[in-house]
Amino acid sequence: MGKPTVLVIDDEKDLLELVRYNLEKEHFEVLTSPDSTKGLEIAQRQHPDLLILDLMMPGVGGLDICRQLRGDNATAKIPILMLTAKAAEADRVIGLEMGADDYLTKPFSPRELVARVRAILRRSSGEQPAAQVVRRGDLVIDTLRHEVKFAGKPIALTATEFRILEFLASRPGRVLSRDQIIDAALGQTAAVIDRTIDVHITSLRKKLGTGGAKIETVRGFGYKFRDDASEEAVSM
Amino acid sequence: MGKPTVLVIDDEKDLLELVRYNLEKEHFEVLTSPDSTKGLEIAQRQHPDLLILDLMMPGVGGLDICRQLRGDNATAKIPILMLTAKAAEADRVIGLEMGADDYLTKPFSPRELVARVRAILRRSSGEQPAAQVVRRGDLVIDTLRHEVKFAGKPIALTATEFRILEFLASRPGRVLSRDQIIDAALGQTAAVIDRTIDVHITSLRKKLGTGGAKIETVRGFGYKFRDDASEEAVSM
DNA sequence: CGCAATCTTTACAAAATCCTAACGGCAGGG
DNA sequence: CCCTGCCGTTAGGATTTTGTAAAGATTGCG
Repeated sequence: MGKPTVLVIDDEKDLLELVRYNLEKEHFEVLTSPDSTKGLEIAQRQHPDLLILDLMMPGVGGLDICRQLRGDNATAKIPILMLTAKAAEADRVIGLEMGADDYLTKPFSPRELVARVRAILRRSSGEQPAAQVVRRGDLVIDTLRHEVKFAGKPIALTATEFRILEFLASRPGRVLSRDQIIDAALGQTAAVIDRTIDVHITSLRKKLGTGGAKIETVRGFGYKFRDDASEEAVSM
Repeated sequence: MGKPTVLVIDDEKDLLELVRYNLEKEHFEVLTSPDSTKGLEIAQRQHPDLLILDLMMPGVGGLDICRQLRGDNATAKIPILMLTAKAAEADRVIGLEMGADDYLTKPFSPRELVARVRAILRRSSGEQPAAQVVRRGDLVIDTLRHEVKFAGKPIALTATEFRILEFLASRPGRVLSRDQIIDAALGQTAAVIDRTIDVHITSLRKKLGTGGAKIETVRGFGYKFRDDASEEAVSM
């Protein structure tokens, strides 16, 4: 991942240069356009990581661009920092409701500009916190979100069911005794009959439907998650 | 809070008086110095709310003062309005780059001067127009302004409610335990029963009305902010 | 000092989940 | 093929967890 690209659209060339100077100094890749129509095209073609937009421009204004980009799935997620000369509350609100992610009223100090740009990029990029995901074929277990999907369909599991499935699925092919499962999924202090696990396994299989077959019984030992030859573990 | 103090440093005494006259008329407390070295000392000693600086002065120039003040933590945050006779772009850029918050080219109208001074003070005095905004569908959370809107309608939240909502909403889809919420919203030193969070969640849901449904409870784990978008189908 | 707002705790009811027990089926060894 | 022990499943009561109201504690402010 290289430098984040920022596209600035403003009809004031002075301001364009000011912004460019300050952002480049902070190692951002900067594109500029004094023309809103052309700027919009650039945004659609280049997919910058962030767009800095003047609210008030002759012809196509910032709000129009905002709307355009938000309407297109391909560009809907590009964060927008709106610049505005008017401090009037109405304008801010409109800008926000139109989909801007932040705003800055002119005049602003370069320090503030850079700080905002950083903040927005941090939010929009690092926001997906490297999900803890275990994938076994059609089965996806997301620990952080606490979601399980089988064949794309979300499966509602209870806390205990979830923990047991997670424990089994992250050790495919390995036989795990009921006691091991109890320790891992319920905590070592838990005092429960080992047959309790059977009950949870049953309801897991039922909820997983076809996918339930992935949980195999190893008579006399415990259970194991089927290791279909080569399913690669994707976990981070 | 009394009148804001403005320190003006410029070697042209006429200009000094002009500025003083106009600012005092608008109820600012005005200090002046025709000597940049002495001016710097005054700035360091008195901590004015705003500094108006001439870029070009014999001896120690505006940029030098700028640098000095910015280098010292005690004075680094004093906003600076730079005056310059040169309209040349380079100077403006440099002036801003050195940390000035705004600039004005001579000659300027008194009205403009006062307007700029007001603007800068408004910004730096905590009533910042700029904001950190988290948007999740109809819900808009403005961190700096401490405002929440749902479907355009402002929602009055208490401090704790606000922090909890902000914490959840900025990590959509992710399950957060009550302990995590306590750490983030109340501080790691806070010693409260985790059920306290439930109470705040309840009142948050109530205040958010329809939007309250965005806060989901994940039984056995905690809460999460619903992440409508982004679910990738995984199958192959 | 008293008020008002907020935060925390407590208490209780409702809901969801968990556990045990029990019954019946089935695998595998002889 | 029969027997025995293990497993799957179901069901109901026990337990845990959550929602919510209300009271006590704390804080901020005039």
